[in-house]
Amino acid sequence: MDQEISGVLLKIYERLLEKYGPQRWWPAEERFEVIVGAILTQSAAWTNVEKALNNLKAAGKLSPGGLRSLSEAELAALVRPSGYYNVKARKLRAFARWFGREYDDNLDRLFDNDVQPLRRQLLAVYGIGEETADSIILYAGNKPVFVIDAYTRRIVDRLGLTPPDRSYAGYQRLFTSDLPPDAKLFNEYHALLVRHGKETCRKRPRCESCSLAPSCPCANA
DNA sequence: GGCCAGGACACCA
DNA sequence: TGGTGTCATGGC
Repeated sequence: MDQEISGVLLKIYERLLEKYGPQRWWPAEERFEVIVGAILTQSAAWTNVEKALNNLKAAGKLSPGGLRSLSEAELAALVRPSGYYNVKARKLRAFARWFGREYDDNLDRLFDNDVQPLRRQLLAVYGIGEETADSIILYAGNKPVFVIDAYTRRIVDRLGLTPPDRSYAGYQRLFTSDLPPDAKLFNEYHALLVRHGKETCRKRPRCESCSLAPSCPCANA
């Protein structure tokens, strides 16, 4: 992470890190818990996800076998606080079944895959889209893929860096082509973008720029 | 009381 | 291929 990079995105990262400090997303969690959290956090506030994770822990079901041992209705009741609980129960069961069938619940084997094959396999599992797949690969697998979420898109747009096709891959390329492929850097950077999005842009829906841009109206936010 | 969170999928034209 | 509807709790 200490390589010399001239890109504007690294400079933005440095400014964010200076402003907010390390966010430490999923710093010392179990990898399987990170995967479950990545699915539960889809369109949900993290505080609600924590409640759902705590329910699963308290029930002793926060494991692949534990998830498989529950009916969809039982699982839905445990993850209820995270919202969309019926769909999320189906997604968790789909992942747990696939993981048992294909990898015998072995996380080392799962993450022994290279990034692209791993990504393709995850995307084929029901309930895992691009952002969730990348979150799993980065935050549980510790591999350098850049996670693009709604905050990231919003901030990139406000910086005037929107990729022509506005695709997930387009936004992702923006970061990966300008930064060294460092999982720790990608981890912290994404978390910082979310933090910044929460602290500034969301409170200023009409702000067309961003405090990261020199001419931003919320520069002192 | 309304808005929105660390999205994905089904359906339709 | 792109746009829209659906899924839903909890904090502010």
